[in-house]
Amino acid sequence: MRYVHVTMLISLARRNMAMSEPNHNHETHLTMQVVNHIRRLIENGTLRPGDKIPPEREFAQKLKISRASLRAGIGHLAAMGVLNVRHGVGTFVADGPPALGGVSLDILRALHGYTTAQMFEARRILESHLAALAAERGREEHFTALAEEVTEMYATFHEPQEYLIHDMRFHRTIAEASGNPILAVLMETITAALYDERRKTVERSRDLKQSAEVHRELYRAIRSRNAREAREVMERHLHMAESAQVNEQALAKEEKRPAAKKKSARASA
Amino acid sequence: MRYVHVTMLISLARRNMAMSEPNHNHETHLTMQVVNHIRRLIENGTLRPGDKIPPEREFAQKLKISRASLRAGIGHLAAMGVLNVRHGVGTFVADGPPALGGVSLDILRALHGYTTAQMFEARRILESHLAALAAERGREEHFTALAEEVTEMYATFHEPQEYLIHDMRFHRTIAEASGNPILAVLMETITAALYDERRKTVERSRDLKQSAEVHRELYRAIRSRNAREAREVMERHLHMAESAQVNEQALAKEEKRPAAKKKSARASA
DNA sequence: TGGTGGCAGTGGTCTAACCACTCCAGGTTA
DNA sequence: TAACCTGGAGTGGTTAGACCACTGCCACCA
Repeated sequence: MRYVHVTMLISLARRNMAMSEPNHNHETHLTMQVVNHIRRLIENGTLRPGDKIPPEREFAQKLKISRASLRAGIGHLAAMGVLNVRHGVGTFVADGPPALGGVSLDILRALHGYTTAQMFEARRILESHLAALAAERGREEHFTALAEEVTEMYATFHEPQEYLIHDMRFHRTIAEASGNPILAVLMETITAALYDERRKTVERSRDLKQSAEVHRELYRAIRSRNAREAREVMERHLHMAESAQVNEQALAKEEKRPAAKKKSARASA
Repeated sequence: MRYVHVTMLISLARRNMAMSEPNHNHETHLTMQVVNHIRRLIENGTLRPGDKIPPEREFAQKLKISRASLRAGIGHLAAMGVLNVRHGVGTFVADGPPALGGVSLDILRALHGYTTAQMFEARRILESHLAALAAERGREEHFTALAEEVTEMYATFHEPQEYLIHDMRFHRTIAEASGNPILAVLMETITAALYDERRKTVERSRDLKQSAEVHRELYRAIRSRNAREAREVMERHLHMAESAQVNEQALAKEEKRPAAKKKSARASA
């Protein structure tokens, strides 16, 4: 782990100046300046993944700002997944697997009314390409990992929660095998929300064995480097998955509301 | 604008308890609790896009936490684009056009070494589908907007910066016409980084008229609802765009380093 | 009528102190 | 010797209260 002495500091604009003209939009807020400052340090290589940034008190003093403002900036970057704050240890530049969203489509759906159908459509487009790319570019290690997950799926199709984990890993491995981490991240962003939803209803599923079969078929297409077939199977699989999830949700809804008319009372403080 | 009285507060866990067991990972930090609290309010409809959340002092008091902690949580949500903070006015639930990333691939590239080729590949996959969907689902108003942008492109192909704006708008309109806002957001995330890069080099481009031609072709394919052709033309267009950008960057690099060996000195404070 | 100055409301920043978590060195105990 | 405490140093998390800076609007004045 490199501990970086962030010496050459880009001077932050001063505040508290009595005769300053009105504050404008963009790069005024101190916290944004902190964000940009650290971003620059990362972009130009001064800070690299895994590096530890200086302790807050020290860093704040060097930047000639209060610790609170520094923390606001760090908070921003942490929210975006760029920094990784560990209480009692330090703050580090993210280095693990990337994560684009942070927003989790859950919220976006609440804000903009995204439908499950749209999410599945997006997923279908991304994953079918991912499967094709994986067939073209996948390496032996990927195939091995895929085979293992399929095996696990057969072994756990009577145990939905467990099954779901291997399902997820299978798809993630395909994404990795595609050789395009950007597409992989985009997929992850979408499926995270989808899986999260599915976890609540998967118990009711009765087609997990059939699902395992499809995954096996998918594996064989990829392994034999048949990109066209991989794409098609994936597309078919996801169409099935969509119907399955819709069914499960319908079941869940019925269960919760056993012929009653009221929509379930809302608790208040 | 609804001003919401956030009455029923989900009780936030207490801290500062002398006999508390060690702090664990997830939902401990006060700031995360604030994030989750507000997120819940949005997800269950208590807070809706455009709503104003209570003033910080008041809200903090209601939640029984310090203003600083509340601000940390708000900062997180603001970083993710969920909240919109306006100095001197208030804090609002985002309602404008969504924005997934926030991270801007720029950083991700610095952190994980994404290449421009990968970004173009991702873009190609997304946009070709977007074009096909637009051909299938686009409405008259979209076609009109597309036609206007093409016209503007012809009118400004001698003025690169201006041209680029219409180029961007053209593609954005296609995304809108596709009827899938999720795919649109994903595309926006990628192209934002790409355009940002291109803005620096587009001055050197000498093929803008040809580019306008392709866009016109694309428009005609979409307008005539020929999904297959739309996809193909888009794919071809983006392949061309990629080579063009690579060329421009090569030119730019040569220009900056006129046969000298040094890599340009770096200024220090 | 048309400014325009100022006030009220709200977010932004600062300070200084203290709390809570991690890690590890160094002593204690079995 | 080996396993176990213990406490301190380092670092992020939280609090409190004060003050600064921006926005919008209303009352006053020309």
